[in-house]
Amino acid sequence: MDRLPSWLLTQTAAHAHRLVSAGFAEAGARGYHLRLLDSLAEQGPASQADLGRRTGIHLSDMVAALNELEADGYVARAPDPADRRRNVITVTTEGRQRRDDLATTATRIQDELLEPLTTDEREQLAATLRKLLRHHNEKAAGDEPRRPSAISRSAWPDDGRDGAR
Amino acid sequence: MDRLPSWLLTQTAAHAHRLVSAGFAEAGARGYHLRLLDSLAEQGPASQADLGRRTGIHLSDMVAALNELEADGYVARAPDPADRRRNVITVTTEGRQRRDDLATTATRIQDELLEPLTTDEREQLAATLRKLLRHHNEKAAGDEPRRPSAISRSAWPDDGRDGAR
DNA sequence: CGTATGTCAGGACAACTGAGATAG
DNA sequence: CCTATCTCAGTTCTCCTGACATAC
Repeated sequence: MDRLPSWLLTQTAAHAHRLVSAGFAEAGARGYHLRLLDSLAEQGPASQADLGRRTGIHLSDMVAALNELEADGYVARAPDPADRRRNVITVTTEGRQRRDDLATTATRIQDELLEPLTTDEREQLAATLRKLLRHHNEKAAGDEPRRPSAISRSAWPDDGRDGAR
Repeated sequence: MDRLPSWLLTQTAAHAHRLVSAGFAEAGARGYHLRLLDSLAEQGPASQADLGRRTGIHLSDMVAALNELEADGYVARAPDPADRRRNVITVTTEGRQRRDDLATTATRIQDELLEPLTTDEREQLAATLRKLLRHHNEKAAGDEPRRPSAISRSAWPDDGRDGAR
């Protein structure tokens, strides 16, 4: 049983999920929230469909997750004048703060998760997982053709807070 | 986001789970089934409570999972004469066959999962995950005291099919 | 027309909680 | 009395399916 990588992976992920979601629960948040806020802060506003493609969150779950974030004032929904089917989702200032808070919580927990590993092992693990993830994501993307359809980058104001890229 | 090991872990595990459970679904099985059959074949009969401790499956889920396995004739439930609260769960001959079949399915899928990795990377990954898993399992075990209470090993017949130990 | 978008209802799975009945 | 075992009902979270109205 513990010779099966898939088993090792899902079990370890279960521990990781337990740790992280316990931390998030204290803050009244769920995993989706950080995923969404992070994508909005890093890659800018998007329609719900595009957000789903960026984060891997299903359109069906998107609605509920955005309802929660909107209710707390972390994101804003605005109809897209250029395409009236779409909602343009924007992260608010409070949303950026929220994202930073949740990111801090998540980062803090990594130490607990990776406690028995050396720095080298941690980096090796992350690199391997990233490789796996990219492979399977690309394979999944090949199945259903992707279409960018991004919202023009210049359309969202640069508030200077947007570091890494 | 992809700097968080917990994120990489849960996402990769999601892919792994998708692949494996797709294969299992074709056989009409779930992850719990292989876990249980494997534990019974490798470590012998057990009460439901002990099985839960061995496999990490909750007692509540245990009932349903064993109902399914029993209905298909893969395990047998018998009252323990020594302790009438307990059911002794035994794997049947068909159950051993089922376990081998499911294990074959699971093993076959590992290649698809680990496709982009070298042999070295695969071993490294498995070793690291095993280390993490042991750490967190032991930590969890420390929280709620463990009591062995095993069923006497000589009580279950050795049919010679039981390889590794 | 066909396709994309957002919304809603609900299922599958694994992990978990709480309550009850029975037996040690 | 207290604890352990088994059973049942129900929740959460993520992932996923199908349907529908609307807009392109």
